[in-house]
Amino acid sequence: MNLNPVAVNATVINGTAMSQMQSVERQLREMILGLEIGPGERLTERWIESRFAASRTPVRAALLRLETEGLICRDGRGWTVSPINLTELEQIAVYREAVEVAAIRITCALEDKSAVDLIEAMLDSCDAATAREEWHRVGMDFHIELARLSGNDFLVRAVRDAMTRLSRARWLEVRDEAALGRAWAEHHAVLAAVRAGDADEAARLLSTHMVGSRDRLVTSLRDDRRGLRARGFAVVAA
Amino acid sequence: MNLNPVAVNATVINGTAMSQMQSVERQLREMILGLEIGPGERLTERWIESRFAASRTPVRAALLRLETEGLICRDGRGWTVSPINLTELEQIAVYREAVEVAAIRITCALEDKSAVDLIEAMLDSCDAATAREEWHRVGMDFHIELARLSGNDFLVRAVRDAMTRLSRARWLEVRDEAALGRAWAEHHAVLAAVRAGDADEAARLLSTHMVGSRDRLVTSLRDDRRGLRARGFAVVAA
DNA sequence: GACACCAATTTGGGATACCAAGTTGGTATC
DNA sequence: GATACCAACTTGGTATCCCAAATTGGTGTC
Repeated sequence: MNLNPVAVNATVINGTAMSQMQSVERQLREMILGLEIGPGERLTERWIESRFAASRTPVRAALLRLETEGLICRDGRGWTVSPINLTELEQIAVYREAVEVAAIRITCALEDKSAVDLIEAMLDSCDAATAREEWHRVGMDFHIELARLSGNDFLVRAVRDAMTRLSRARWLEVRDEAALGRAWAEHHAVLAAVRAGDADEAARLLSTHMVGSRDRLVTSLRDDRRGLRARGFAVVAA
Repeated sequence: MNLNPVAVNATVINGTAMSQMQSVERQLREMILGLEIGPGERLTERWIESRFAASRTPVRAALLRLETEGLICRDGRGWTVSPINLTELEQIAVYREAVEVAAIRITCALEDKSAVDLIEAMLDSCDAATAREEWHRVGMDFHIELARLSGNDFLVRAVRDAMTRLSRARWLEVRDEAALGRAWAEHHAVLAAVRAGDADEAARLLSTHMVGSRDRLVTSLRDDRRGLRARGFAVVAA
């Protein structure tokens, strides 16, 4: 017996109706990325079902998608929120660098550089008063949008996927004001090189930025591993 | 009422029991990659259900997975086997090149080059008497296994994903004996450079090989587009 | 106290029933 | 014959039920 009319079941965001599956997927993803469910925590389909007032069919569809995003993984017969894996983070950073550098080289060769302005505006929308959460989001979007300028959907997808997988770790990273400022400056420098069409320089700047970013990330997490574990987060180094 | 015992439901391959979902996914993937179901064909969950004697739960799980692999895509409310998209193929080729070149540079920097022998042996297992299907498989595996030497799982996954998406197109490509021989020789040359630890040369050879390969692929499909359409295959250039 | 053993519960995999929206084919009307 | 209209069917989305396997918790034995 289904007593729920569509108007009740469907979640509406920005005027667009979402299916139950999309709704569950979205909410669950936000909970995982927002660390409301910690890395390493067990998930049961039944819990999700009751938590989001959906039946198991959309729940399972959402789980399958989140698994391909790497946010959850199978744990024997059940599901687990993916632990923070330092080795994996390093590998993703290498992958990301290859893809982003390829993208920026393509972009530098393009005639129309006007889209760079939009990214620059995005960067400039952050200032000292901006919430850390917003800095975090802009820091991710910068790389995704930069890749998008290449016009290659697969490069964009790869960058987005990598950033999603790195997202929780970047959020956990202990970053001071200086680090945020440095990243901001490096992003601007990269854009300047792109605007000038200097592919080698843009690639070099971007690469340097990413290597530094990766090293600080991994070091920060490695140093704070005990603290993270104390918060109930699974952090593995294997 | 479920009358089917596990022994009937479970498909066993190589002594390993597969779930219904895995079985449906695998069979459906093979049918799509083997062009038994042509690009652009509509799929209904009910047809798959009866075709593989499974219920809709595993069918839907399989469809969700194949969607993330890019082999099928949503078509309004239904499912369609992904058409051959020439623009997409070109983008994948660019993506692939970035990833494979990054992987081979890492591999060249490694001390232990013994794994190269295994790939060389794989290449050498093909000769004039080898079936075209086998050439096809080895041609894919060469690139995947070469990436695996880097030790970076994300680079491997990216290459495997790209090769899967290119697979049908490569199978449709009109390739003569000369083309197969050239590819074989180029593969060997790449391995030689890797063994010598010459990253720049290996990257150059691999890159050249892939660019040529991509150009021939796209040209072949573009030229034969009419013939492919006549066989009922959707080929789009958008 | 350690351990083997069994029943109750939990859980994911699968099967099926139901619904709403879309499609289709036929029919009545003009 | 063209068209408006409606009923039957199709189809994906969702809810619910069943099952087997794993987990859990308690109990009796040594």
